Amino acid sequence: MTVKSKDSRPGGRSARVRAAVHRAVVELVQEVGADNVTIPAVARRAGVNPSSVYRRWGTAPALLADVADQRQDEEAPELLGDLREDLERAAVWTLTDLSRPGGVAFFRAEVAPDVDERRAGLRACLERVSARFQAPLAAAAERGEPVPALERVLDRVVAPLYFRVVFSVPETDEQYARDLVAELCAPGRDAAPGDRGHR
Amino acid sequence: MTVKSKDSRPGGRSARVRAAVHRAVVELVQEVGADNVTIPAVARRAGVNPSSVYRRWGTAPALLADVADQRQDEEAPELLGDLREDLERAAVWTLTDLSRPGGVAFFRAEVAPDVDERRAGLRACLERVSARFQAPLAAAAERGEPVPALERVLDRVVAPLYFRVVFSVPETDEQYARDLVAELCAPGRDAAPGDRGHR
DNA sequence: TGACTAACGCAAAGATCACTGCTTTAGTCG
DNA sequence: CGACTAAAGCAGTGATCTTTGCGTTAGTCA
Repeated sequence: MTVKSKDSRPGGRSARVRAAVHRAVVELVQEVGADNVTIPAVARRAGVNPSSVYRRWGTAPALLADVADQRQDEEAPELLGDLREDLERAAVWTLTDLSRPGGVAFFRAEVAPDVDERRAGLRACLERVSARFQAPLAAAAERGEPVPALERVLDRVVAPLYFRVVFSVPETDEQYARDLVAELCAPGRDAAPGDRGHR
Repeated sequence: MTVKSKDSRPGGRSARVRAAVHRAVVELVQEVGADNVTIPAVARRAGVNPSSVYRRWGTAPALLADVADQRQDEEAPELLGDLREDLERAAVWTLTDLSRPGGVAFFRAEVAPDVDERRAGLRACLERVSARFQAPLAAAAERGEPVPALERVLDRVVAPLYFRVVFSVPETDEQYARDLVAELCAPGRDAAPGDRGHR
């Protein structure tokens, strides 16, 4: 059986509706913010009946989470074999992913759902991000190189990125993401992140 | 004119209503989550008419933000004169503040409001947190000691704390908060945060 | 003490959302 | 091609939420 996961009838209307709804969600999240995205609004924009959306996704948070899920499974990284370079790529990827319109909003949406699903959403979100960095780490470890613990990467690279994006700290760009990795890999040798003329 | 900021009639009913509403908000945020806090529910619990709440705060996010504001202005730190110790206290304070029931929820609430107020709420939130660390830094600088940049403290201490609390990473406790500061002040000398038998 | 008024309570009306039986559409498969 | 059925559309219902006009309460100040 060719597993396409969901949609027992992937070949037509069902898929079209899903696509239209997803597009509508992305647009609305950008326009009015994740908190103000309601199912009727999404349905209107998607040219779909609200009841269809209710039946498929149930609640707005669930819909948001679904879109967020699908959104991050699109791209696939490639390993170069150099730990620092690969980590930098993962960092830049994370930053890009977080910076695009609605990026933080989706992050927030996934963190939001009610207590029972919440832990699950959090785990999934954290593990997706972790996976990006764990791949390079595992590869380097296999090559016999000394590697920092994943927790350390999260603290020193991922956490600052999230924090700065959420708070809209200026000068949080790709160069900064690379600097974070650089300082993690070669502490004290390079300039500290942000030491490039921040007036 | 004795400026008491808000409330042109601070001496009675108005203040009581505000207190009752604030208490109700805190309780509800803990019980049902910040997203499910509605104005009618708050009003019911506070024994107040919904219209009063609507007239004073307008929307639920605005109410949440107001409560979050008032919540953090309660305590006042004290400086000991030792940079590292003072930073550790600030870190522990931040963690405690974030960990108490509804702490993250309030953080999220303040980040949420619609685009126009959002930047303001973010700035305020960031500046409040920054202030906790800037005081020790300024004091140490005045004493002629070398001090790290505030941005660096945010990246290395505050960001990981926020990140780990939001994602419910285990073993994120006071000891861990101190370790973050320790590693910032004396890089490489002490054990890296988390290196205390994390199996 | 008594007039003044900001803020609250009350109630009604309108809007939106969430849900559900039933009908219709459109892929799927023999 | 024709029967089958998963999914979408439609329409009606109940439950909140939100807003607004108006009367009432309770601090404030001369």
